[in-house]
Amino acid sequence: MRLSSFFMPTLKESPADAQIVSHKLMLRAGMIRQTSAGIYAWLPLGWRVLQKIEQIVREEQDAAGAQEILMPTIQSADLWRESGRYDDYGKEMLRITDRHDRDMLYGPTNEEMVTDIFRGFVRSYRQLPLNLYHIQWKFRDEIRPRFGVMRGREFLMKDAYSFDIDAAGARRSYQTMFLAYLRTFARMGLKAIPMRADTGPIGGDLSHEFIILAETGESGVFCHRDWMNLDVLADAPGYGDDLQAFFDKCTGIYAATDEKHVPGESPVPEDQLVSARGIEVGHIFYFGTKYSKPMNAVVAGPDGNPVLAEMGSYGIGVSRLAGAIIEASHDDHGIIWPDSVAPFNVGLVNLKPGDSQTDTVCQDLYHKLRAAGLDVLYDDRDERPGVKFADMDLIGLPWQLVVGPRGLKNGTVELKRRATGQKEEVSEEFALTRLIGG
RNA sequence: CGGGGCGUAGCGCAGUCUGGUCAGCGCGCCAGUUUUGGGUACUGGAGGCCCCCGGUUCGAAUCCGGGCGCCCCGACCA
Repeated sequence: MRLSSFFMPTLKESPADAQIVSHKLMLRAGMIRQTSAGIYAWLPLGWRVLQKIEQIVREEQDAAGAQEILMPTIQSADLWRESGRYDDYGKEMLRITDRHDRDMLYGPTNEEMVTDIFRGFVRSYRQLPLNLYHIQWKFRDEIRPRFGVMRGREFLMKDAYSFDIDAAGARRSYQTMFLAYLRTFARMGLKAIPMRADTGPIGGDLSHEFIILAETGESGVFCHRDWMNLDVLADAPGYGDDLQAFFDKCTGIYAATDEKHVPGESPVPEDQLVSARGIEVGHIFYFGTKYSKPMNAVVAGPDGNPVLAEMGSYGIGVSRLAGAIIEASHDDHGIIWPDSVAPFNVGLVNLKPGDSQTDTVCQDLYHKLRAAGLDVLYDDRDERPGVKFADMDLIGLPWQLVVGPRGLKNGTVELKRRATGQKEEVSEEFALTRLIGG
């Protein structure tokens, strides 16, 4: 993509509305545009990131055996009346009526709808276990939206729903998602700590929140200091393996949100307890027959008698992650994207567009990098070098490849790693090998 | 929803108390010159129902009334 024609409205100054760093940087980098309180349009750069995040989530869900579907954003109130949640959910739920005066709502979650789909088609325990997920926009009419996309009213969420024949099966499904979540966040360069959590309006008796530690986190969290340097995935089993031991190990190390943490009563000695703030990026629940019972989602069991489906649901805040990743990875100059979610792999900077030599070299690099499958943002704008460097640092692409007359005189280009700031004067060939090789 | 604040050019702001001389500044944008490896300098230019409606007044960005929007702090949530 040529930057001269790429829609990326960067800002030198932060809009006054933004308070936290990720919100400021997303606005300054031209990733998003607020359209109402807590509602955002995603501009090309932001949309690319969102799709990268989404794809990682998708791949890991698929690998864990879940199947992707797509349910509507607008739901009928009738389904929610069946489960009893229409009255329970309160003002957070955006209620609307259609032209026939039918009660509808913009879905804040999809337990009822997926349960309806399930009961419409699944007849036998032999069709279980089943895990269906979708990645869809949700709306929760937060009292006070804030922190940009981290706490919006409209947000993109991956929500999966598992169906099992019995509690043992449901716990396996839960553990599988538990592992999938750890893998998913790790792939985004995040260390997410699973913490015992409240189940909230979703209900149920087993629940974990996946928390990223960050100063700007919304909730207070507590965990054993062992979590700090622990890589739980180091010896993690595969999705098909028995996960009980792994699950026990992970949940055996203390970690709890302030809702569950009782000061003075935690099993961790004071001097080994870390108190911090965290961002919730995922939340999983096992809630048994909370929905299958009122909605009569039953299948025939081995003995031919009807059995209520044992269910769980599993959410990941996809749009929130875009902000959370920035909170976890930035410096004074801007964003530092982990390679896996970066909107482009490489920023190619032509310091002197119009100069036949730099133009030629840039063209050559651009085509070769793209031919190798890399996403390249080519800054071919007629701008001052300083502007280009500043923009490149701001938008945080993992690699910057800088081509200017000074270097070319010596046959070199500059390769800069955004995360470390390390710069190397290297040959074109070396740069290509380095970038394409990984 | 309680408490606080804000709304003037794309962004950041001054002007509002003390009505007129008030449509301003910086950045950005456009044109030109200049500069050419970390937001270059100069010149010229475009761009504003001063959030909206009503009122007071000879006269309102400014005073009064009523709306709307947005932000912050608190109680709730992916």
